[in-house]
Amino acid sequence: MSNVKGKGHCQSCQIRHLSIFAQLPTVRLVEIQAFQPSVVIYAPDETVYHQGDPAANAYTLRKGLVKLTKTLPNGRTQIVRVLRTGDLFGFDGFASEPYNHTATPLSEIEVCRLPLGELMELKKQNPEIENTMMRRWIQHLRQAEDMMLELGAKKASERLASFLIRWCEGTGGSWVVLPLSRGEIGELLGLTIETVSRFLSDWKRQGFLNEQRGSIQIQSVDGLRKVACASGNC
Amino acid sequence: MSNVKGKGHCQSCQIRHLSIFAQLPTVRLVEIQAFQPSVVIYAPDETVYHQGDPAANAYTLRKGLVKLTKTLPNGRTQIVRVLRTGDLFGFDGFASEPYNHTATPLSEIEVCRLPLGELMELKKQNPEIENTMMRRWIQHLRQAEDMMLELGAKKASERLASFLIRWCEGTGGSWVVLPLSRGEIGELLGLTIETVSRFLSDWKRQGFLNEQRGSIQIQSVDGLRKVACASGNC
DNA sequence: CGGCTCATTGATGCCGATCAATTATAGTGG
DNA sequence: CCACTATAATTGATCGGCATCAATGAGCCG
Repeated sequence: MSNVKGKGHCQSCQIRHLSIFAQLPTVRLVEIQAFQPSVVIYAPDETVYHQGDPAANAYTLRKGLVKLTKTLPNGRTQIVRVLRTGDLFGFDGFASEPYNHTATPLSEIEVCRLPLGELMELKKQNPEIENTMMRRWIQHLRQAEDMMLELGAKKASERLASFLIRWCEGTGGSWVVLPLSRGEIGELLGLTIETVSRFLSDWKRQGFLNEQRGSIQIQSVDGLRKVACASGNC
Repeated sequence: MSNVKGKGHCQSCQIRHLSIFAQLPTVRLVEIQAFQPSVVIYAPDETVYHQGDPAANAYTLRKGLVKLTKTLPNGRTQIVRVLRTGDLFGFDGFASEPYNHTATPLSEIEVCRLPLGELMELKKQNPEIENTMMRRWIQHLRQAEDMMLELGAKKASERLASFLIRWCEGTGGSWVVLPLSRGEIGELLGLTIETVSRFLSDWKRQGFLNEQRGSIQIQSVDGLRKVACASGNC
């Protein structure tokens, strides 16, 4: 089961600069003594919340990675987003809606549980928070639009290649952790395990990339980019 | 070219109850004399803005329908959203980003052009606006997630059927305008013209639906629903 | 070691894209 | 009003990409 580690201490929080409280002057934090979110640990076999649950809390990811998924009654699953440290999630309650997806850890994670009511109050009183959240929603929306383009207009190899490029962006050919199984990559890109596996094997053979226990390394961005843009796109 | 019809008069606006100013007390509107958005007309062969343009204005749709599209260099296009009366769009500027998609009328439209700076000021001073916008962003995000599930996890017939059901939702079998060409439906659902045409013809033959110059009528929601849930989903 | 899950690889089949031809539909100008 | 053109929709034939089915191999843990 999930495990409450203790109360959070925003003032000394290591990842505050990544959170929605980044822009908030530290002085203000001192004033907000009433706000003491819980830090909670989840194992990969648990879920933080389920699609359809009443959205009583929002969360900030402190450690690890989280996948947000939607599942059809027949079991087909789509990953709609992968979260990283500092990301806010589970905020459907702000629109008086239940959670629209399920949040599952990809490894052991640590989150900050923010009760909806308190967070709303805090947001109301601090325009910096308001502003940061707004910018993030817009960014999410933009990413969602990008993803729709991927899913609707690109073919398998293009989707996979541009996903890998995006995942390793800015790392200049060094090793990057990719804690997603073949199946999960498939669920993210609307492909089957086999298709993902085939292309990856292919590209490893061609020397475009390297893989070792959950980490990958792009050896030829150009090679991948050529695949991603096979039909003349980018 | 686009045609500025004149200055907007928020106080007497017919569609204000659908806009982001819905929750704003009318009294407050009187105070905001400085804010006088332009009402602009666009023809179907123009665009309101292009993907990549600096986002200087946001817009509220007053009349007609708008499609938001993203296009790959090779020409493949994805419709990421279809807008209706009252919808706010083109707000990327709030996150200091250029437009992420292109906005094109599906018919002659009338929009309210809201200069970013003024709108931001207005939002800052009126929590009701802030709140309404926030709720809408979250709703958009939810819809985007739903769409990703459609595109990633469903097959052609399922996507098309559930799209039609959604489009005609709550109209109880009466005629509904559908001002999208086969090609545009395809661009929305990640399908080709031919595939869309084939299924529609098929379903018309089976008596599931009826069509007449840009309007459709669902005669058997059950029939369609069975197609949409062919693999046991919903 | 044996049992588990995950990844790989091959063989086959089907869905939907592509190519191609015909038929509506709307708009234009004589 | 009708012929003429342009565009959209339909329908058929074919092809190929990806899913599906199936078997084997690799890593991991008790």
